[in-house]
Order: sequence, then C-alpha cells, then structure tokens
Amino acid sequence: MSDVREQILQSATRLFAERGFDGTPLQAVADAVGVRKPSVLYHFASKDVLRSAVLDAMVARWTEVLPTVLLAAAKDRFDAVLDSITDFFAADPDRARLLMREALDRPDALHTLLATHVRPWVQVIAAQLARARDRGHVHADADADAYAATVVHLIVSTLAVESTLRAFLPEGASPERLRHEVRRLARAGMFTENHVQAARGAET
Amino acid sequence: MSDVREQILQSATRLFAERGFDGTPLQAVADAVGVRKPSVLYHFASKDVLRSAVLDAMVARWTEVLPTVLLAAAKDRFDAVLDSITDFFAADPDRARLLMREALDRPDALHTLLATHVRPWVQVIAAQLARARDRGHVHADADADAYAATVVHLIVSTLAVESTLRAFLPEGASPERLRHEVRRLARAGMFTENHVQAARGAET
DNA sequence: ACATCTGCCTACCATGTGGTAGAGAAAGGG
DNA sequence: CCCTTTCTCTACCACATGGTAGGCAGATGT
Repeated sequence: MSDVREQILQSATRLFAERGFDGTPLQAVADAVGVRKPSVLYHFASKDVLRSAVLDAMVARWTEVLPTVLLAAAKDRFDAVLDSITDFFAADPDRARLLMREALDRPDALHTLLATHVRPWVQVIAAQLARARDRGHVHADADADAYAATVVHLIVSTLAVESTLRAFLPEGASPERLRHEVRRLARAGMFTENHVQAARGAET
Repeated sequence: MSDVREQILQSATRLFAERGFDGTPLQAVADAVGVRKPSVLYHFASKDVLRSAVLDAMVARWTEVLPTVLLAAAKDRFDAVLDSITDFFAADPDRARLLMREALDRPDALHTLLATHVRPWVQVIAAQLARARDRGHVHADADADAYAATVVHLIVSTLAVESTLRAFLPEGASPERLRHEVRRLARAGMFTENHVQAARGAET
C-alpha cells in the first residue's frame, strides 16, 4: 500500500492518543505527515473513517501478537500472559491512551469492538484462573471473569495515565514502581499466599 | 451566588465528562442550561476558565468529603477508606470520567492539581499500609506509595469506563461484579491470607 | 428621582473546521 | 503514443466555533 497512507495512520494514531479525536484537526494530521489536507481525505474518505482505520489497525496488531499470549497461556504460565499484555501496551503507550479515550468518547462502539475481538482472549486468563482455583491454588472467592477484566483494565489504564499517577509517588520516583505494583496486585489477587512464589518463575 | 452560574457549572461538568472538553461547544452548555451563549461567557470569561471552574468545584467537594475518609483512616479501618473513595466517585460517575479525561488531555495540569490537593490524602492509605506492614499483617514486598496510587487509580478508572469493561463479562452481568472484584483485589494486595478475613468487618 | 450595577440578551466577527471540485503530474498498459 | 488510473495539489465552501460590542430591563443604593 501507499507509504503516505501508512504515515497518515501512524501520525493519526499518535495525535488522537495525545490530543484526542475532537482535539485533533485533520490539518494537524496533514502537517505531521507533510502533506495537504485533501490528500488525507483522499486516503480516508472522512475523519470518521480515519478514526475507524486507526482503531482497526490497532486491533489488527493486537490479534497479530495474541497467538504468543495464547501460547504462553497454554503452558499455564501466568506471568507470561501478564508480560505479553503489558509489553504490548508499554511498547507504545499511544495504544493504551487511545483505548481509554475511546472508552470515554464512544463506550458503546468500543464495547462492541472489545466483545468481538478481545473478549475471547481475556477469557483465556479467566479460564486459567478458574482452572487454578479448582486445583485450590488461588483465592476461592475470586470472580474469574471480573478478575481478568479488572487486571487487563488495570494494566492498560495505568500505562495510559502513568505520568499523571506519578503525582502520588515521591518526587522523582520511577514509573517502574507503578508497573511493579500492578504486577504484584495482579498476582496477589490470583494466588494464595503459598503459591505466589511458585507462580513467579515457573508454573501455577 | 447566581443560580444560573451554578447550573452552568453543573451542566458543563456533565457534558465535559460525557463528550470531553473539545467535544463540547459552549453552545451545548448554553442549551443545556436554557440560556444564550454570551450569558455563559458572562459568568465564565472563557471556555478555559469554565474548565478550571469545573475542576475546582470537583476538588472542592472532594476536600469537603475527605475529613470523613481521614476519620475512618484514623481508626485504621481499611474498608471504610475504600468505601469512602468508591462512594464519592460512584455517587457521580461524571467525576471519575472527568478525572480520566483530564489525565489524558492535560497530564501536567492534573499532575500538579493532584500533587497539591489529593496526594496528602492518598498518603493516608499508604501510611496505613506501611503501619500494618510493620506489624506483619500485610505483604512484606508491598510498595506503600505505589499501592495507594494504584488502588485509587483502579477504583476511579474502573468507574469511569465501567460500561465498556462490561464487554468482558458475560452478557447481562451486573457491574457490581466489577466493583466487588476491585475491592477484593485491593484487599488481597494489602493483607496476607490470614488477615483478609479480619480486615473485612473490623480492624486491621 | 436618579445613577449604577447586575445579568441576560441580539447581532456580529474572525478564525478554524470538515469536506468538495477540479486541475495537473506521474506512471502504467494497450 | 495515447488513454486511464493514481495521487497530490490549489482554491473554495458552508458552517460551527470562541469571543466581543453594546443595548436593555430590572434591582439597588442614595
């Protein structure tokens, strides 16, 4: 495909994530790419089409990466699943910000998109927890579906607003502390005391 | 104060939370109140002033409610603190959405605001955890500051995008399951196995 | 009574917005 | 070689936006 089209998608993703859809004029996208506004509208018939394309591109990369997550999950290695999700969004925080913005701007649209493309994979985590619970490794009162949803949301939303959250940490603290604590919370919410250690390096 | 001024603040809060600042023309605020656009600009010199006023009003209510939280914290009742925060944002999800939007739109501005007005209170939670840890009631590897920041963020962000998160739950599941699981995660992240039960109803 | 102030209005303006029309360069295909 | 297709451009449009100017009714203080 055209190189320009790809650049537009890339710049639009960044700008939408940073300033929001309503806060980003097409002119800004055009400027970022180094092209005129009508050229943007040549590749994407309307601003709304561009928005969909940006989202679709992100979902596409997500479903491209997910087999890895699934593979890890198949081995029942909890941390590998957590890492895959974290890495995907940490690799480009625009993704996390974009998702949060969509959740706020168009909850229904994102609800549909998530239910279709992402929910099956989130349920992998839920199933993992349910299996482990049956074996008595985890908290008996855990709600598998809600747990998986909450943990994924916690990872994504924390990465999305990391810079703001640092307001609660001592001056100059590294954001690593937040990410580390998110992992600890996710583990502590799943495994009972005796199995936290075991889960860390190897299997559940 | 003028009744209209109050109504403008109220409508603007709701609209900014729902559609975002950039997605809300002053005309929409005026319409919601049943007044002409210049009247809005009479009470608030510019749209940006209105934005600040909306945020300030929310922070004001927050610091109005917080003595209750502090009181609860003074008694070291963990759940009471959790409840106070949850209730404040659940009472009006616009607050949660507004905060998340600000975190995305103007991270630096919100960072400053939080560091000034909210951080002291979040540290109450951190201190609570630190104290309990010293007594051996909680996970030894917990990062008090990061834990408090993460838990507060988890509560707020979950309420902000609750409707979207339900995409991960079975059709027709109640959002209560999410809120419940958030609580369970917060507890499990703080207390060691033997003390979770104790913390639930009474003291740490 | 008068002047002043408050609060809301109508009318207007400059600018920015998403989007269209249509010309022209470049490249490929017969 | 010419015709068509692809892509980008200039020029433009209708409209919404944040904001201003100034008038006008009613309350208030003297």
